[in-house]
Amino acid sequence: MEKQTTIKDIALALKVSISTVSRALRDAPDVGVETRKAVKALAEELDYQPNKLALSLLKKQTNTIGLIIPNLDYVLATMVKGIDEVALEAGYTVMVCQSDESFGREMVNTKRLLESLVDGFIISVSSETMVFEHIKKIQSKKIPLVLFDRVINNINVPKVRLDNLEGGRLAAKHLIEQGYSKIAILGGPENLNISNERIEGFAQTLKSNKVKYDKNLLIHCDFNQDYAYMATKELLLMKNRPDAIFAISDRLAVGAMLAIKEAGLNMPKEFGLVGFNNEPITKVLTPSITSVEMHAFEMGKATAKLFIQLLHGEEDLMEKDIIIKPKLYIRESSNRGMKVKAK
Amino acid sequence: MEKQTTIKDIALALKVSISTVSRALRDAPDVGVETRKAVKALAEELDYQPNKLALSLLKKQTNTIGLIIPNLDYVLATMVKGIDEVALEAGYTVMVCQSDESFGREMVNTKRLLESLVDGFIISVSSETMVFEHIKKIQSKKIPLVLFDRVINNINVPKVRLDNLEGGRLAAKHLIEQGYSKIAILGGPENLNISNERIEGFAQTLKSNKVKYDKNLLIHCDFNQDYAYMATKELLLMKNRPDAIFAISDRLAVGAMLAIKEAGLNMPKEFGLVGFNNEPITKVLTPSITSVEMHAFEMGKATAKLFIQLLHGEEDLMEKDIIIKPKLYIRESSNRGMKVKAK
DNA sequence: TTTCGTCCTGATAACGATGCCGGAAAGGGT
DNA sequence: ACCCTTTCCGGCATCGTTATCAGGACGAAA
Repeated sequence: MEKQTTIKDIALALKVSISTVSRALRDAPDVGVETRKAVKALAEELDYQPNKLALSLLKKQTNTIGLIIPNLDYVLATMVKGIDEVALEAGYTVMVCQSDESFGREMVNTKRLLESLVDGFIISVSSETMVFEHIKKIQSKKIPLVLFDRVINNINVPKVRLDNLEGGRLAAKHLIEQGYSKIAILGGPENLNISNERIEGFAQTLKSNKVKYDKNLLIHCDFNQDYAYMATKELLLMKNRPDAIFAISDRLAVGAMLAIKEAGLNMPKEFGLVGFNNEPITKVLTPSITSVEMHAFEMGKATAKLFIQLLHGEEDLMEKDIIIKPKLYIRESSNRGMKVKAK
Repeated sequence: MEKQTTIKDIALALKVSISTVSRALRDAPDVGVETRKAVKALAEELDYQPNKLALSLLKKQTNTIGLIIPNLDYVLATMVKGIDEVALEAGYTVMVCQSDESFGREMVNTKRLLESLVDGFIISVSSETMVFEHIKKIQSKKIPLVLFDRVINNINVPKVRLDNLEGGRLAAKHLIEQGYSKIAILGGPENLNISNERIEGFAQTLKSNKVKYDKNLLIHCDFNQDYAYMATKELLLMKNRPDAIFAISDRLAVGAMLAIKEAGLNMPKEFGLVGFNNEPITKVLTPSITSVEMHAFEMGKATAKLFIQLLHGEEDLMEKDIIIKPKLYIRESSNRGMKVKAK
């Protein structure tokens, strides 16, 4: 690692003071034209780069965002891309940390990023996260924080998230319209908000359409595809088996699909399936899987934008809660071409 | 953002000098037992965290790794996870930047990370990257650098990569053994090494088994699934159409599969298909797709380990070139159950 | 000639920490 | 009584930069 040229080197070479060089480079007003030209020329020649560490130390600002996410699956990777794009544009660098769905690692990540003196945090909590010491710590230090996707409710932090209730409703409405009446649900981890909201919305719509919501048909599978496969196999063995499944993630839907096909059931005729996330895989499977799009890229961008606003502190955004609307993409796995009325 | 407590605050409160506090906290020898206890107690109470910026400035070391990758698809996300794990363990934080397959953004990323004074770089180059100014710049500053996956040949930099030639050979050998004889290839971007090596290995094995290698059956599709779909459609319309396809990525294989199914051809009976990467999707499609595993997670870990060794500068690693062996997973798309001899 | 601005420049403190050097106090040996 | 060693601690420079203040030079206005 070679020594970077510093402002001091330039000063020495030109026999002017450090202050003058600093001013010249920053285009400050109080510098002679000749001096400025000379300084800039030499800076160019020596490939001078201002030392960000020194600046950060002085200004107490690192232009860095700490991003903590539970994993890097398709949806989150897409969101990260959105966040990255906006952050870069605004002059911030993102430090991505994966908690790997572990609360412990989320704590560790938070601690490390705090030590790294990031200017703020963007967090999507892990499925294990039930207590919020780390969040409170960030708040108590008055460090900007935005939660996204997997947010924490009842907490005074700006958020960006999907209207998961609505997502569940869309799925339910569609399945009802297609004439399915005994619908099982494959949920995520038991305590995960986004999963439970989707389920809740789904249940709401079942009820309001007088379709029975059977809690025995709700199975939590974490995000494990194999588990979803097994669970579906069991569901299909029931004496009075369901005729459709709503999976709160496409990965679970894929697991379900494998079991359904294995059982020799025809989709959508004998069995319906709806997933969530609208991952590319849903389009290429046979049958293609109906899924709820969550606009991950836009969500990422919205999150970063909100975060930047928060940093600039223009207005009070603590109550801000941006809610993205989901959209249903109907595909073969559930499209019987029917159109029963449903609300 | 609240003021962090500093060493100075503690010194002031305890009426000792800054140096003493520093020593006490670092467990340096020259400190009285009582003093040390008092300092540590107060530090604990005030939740003191050493300021990393100050340290970095002083030590000229940020404990940060700059990671530049072309995108965050399944394979790279998996590698990132491996890198992250090892880096964290070793006390380094990773700054991930996506070049988005753009040479321009790769340059920008490099510049920014250089300014951020990362301790070193881990890079997988974009498919557009044909000149290496940015790499040379890193080298000229004597900053540690490791290339992985998409490496640059003929350059004196430690590398970690897949034996892509062998990957191509495995695929070819398998297809030949299964009795396919007119095999088309769906390649990546035309100048991308990893793609061309896979193709090269494939062609080698065709030739050594006296199977015709027809250059007209090689089509470059970037990494675009739709393009692969279209290309396959055209291939299938040829008067003397191929009976199998080797795609250098699973995404391309998926595109091909859609076209093959659409044409009503039975796999593996009438048509064979082999992909690359062994992504989860290959297992759940119908038919499941034979694919070459590249051990992305292990590759990520190996990369980070090599990088750390390089940082610690134990030995001269400039010539180091770690080569990961691929493995073929045979699935329905190409498994006719035949066993012709092939070498 | 005096006085005042204007224009430019330099010196210095500060950001938070480390490391080196020097020195006070205490104790031991002669 | 003297010297030396050990133990503990404070002062200072340093990392690279900015910001604040002070002041020199020069010209113009009185």
